[in-house]
Amino acid sequence: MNTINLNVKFLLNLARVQSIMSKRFDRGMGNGVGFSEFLILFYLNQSDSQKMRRIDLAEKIGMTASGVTRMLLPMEKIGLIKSGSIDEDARVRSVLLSEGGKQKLDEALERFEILGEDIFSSVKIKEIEAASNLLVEIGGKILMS
Amino acid sequence: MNTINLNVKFLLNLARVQSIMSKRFDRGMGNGVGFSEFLILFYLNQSDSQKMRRIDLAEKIGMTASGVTRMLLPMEKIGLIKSGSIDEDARVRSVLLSEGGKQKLDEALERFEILGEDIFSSVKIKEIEAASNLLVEIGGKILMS
DNA sequence: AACATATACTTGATAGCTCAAGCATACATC
DNA sequence: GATGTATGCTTGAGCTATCAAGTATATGTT
Repeated sequence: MNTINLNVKFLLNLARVQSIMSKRFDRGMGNGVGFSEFLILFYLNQSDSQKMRRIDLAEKIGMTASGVTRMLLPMEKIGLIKSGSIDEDARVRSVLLSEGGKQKLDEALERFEILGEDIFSSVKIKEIEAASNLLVEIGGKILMS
Repeated sequence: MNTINLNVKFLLNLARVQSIMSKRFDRGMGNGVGFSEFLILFYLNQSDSQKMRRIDLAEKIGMTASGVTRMLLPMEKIGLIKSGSIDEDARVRSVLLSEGGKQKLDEALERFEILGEDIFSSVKIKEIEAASNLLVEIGGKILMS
């Protein structure tokens, strides 16, 4: 990489690792959920009422509202989520994590954790923590702009 | 994120930041090259003869051979790269960085560096370096499997 | 109250990739 | 040297997400 700017180098590494990671995720998860579906289930579960507006979900997982609409259709069909409405605003169609979705998420999380241990087996916890914090810092910065 | 496994957390942050980054890249680069095109030009330039086999290029940028084939077609049309063959093996169609491509890369790199400075302005160099090294380490580990 | 503007979502068209299959060449083995 | 298998690349079909435009509701302005 000789004279390449450090920042650029970091961003290139980021892209590379992420590309490798998501492929490995899809392979490792087998016939279960895809990465985007996993993200939806995950963030839904994180929210206190397990219920979110489509647009907030989109922002969380880094996708357009349109993308979320298309993802949710089949997910609702197979009973992973349910759609509803909220009282305060008739424009929003809320997304609710259903029982099936919760189960699927638990399965996926379990396999995901094994995958993680596998990948990080020889990396020090402190290092991962530091890198993770850096990512959050960068992510926040970018989001604000 | 309460009780979520640290590794999982890292991988989620990775995905999020990468998604934000590539969008920001495409926005910031304006009507210039897209991210994948940039990667092609960049890695071509990095190779000593500025010439690579399509398949090595594919592996570098984390894409299938098929994807590379489709990307290169328009890039050759507008004079960013040239296709050739190598003496040792008649199956390969080599990719050569052309003058136009080199110019485009220089422009993109310049803008990319500014983007990088903007994003990392308040992050310590040591931290970036550490995170970057961690990414390389993970990337290598994954590639071997 | 009327109107302009913003927000939440959906939908048609399309971009950018993958996967599976195919073709051509290379390499290994018998 | 014929035959089987691996490699490099391309191509058709299909998937996933985007963008631009459209609909419905909300909010702010006069």
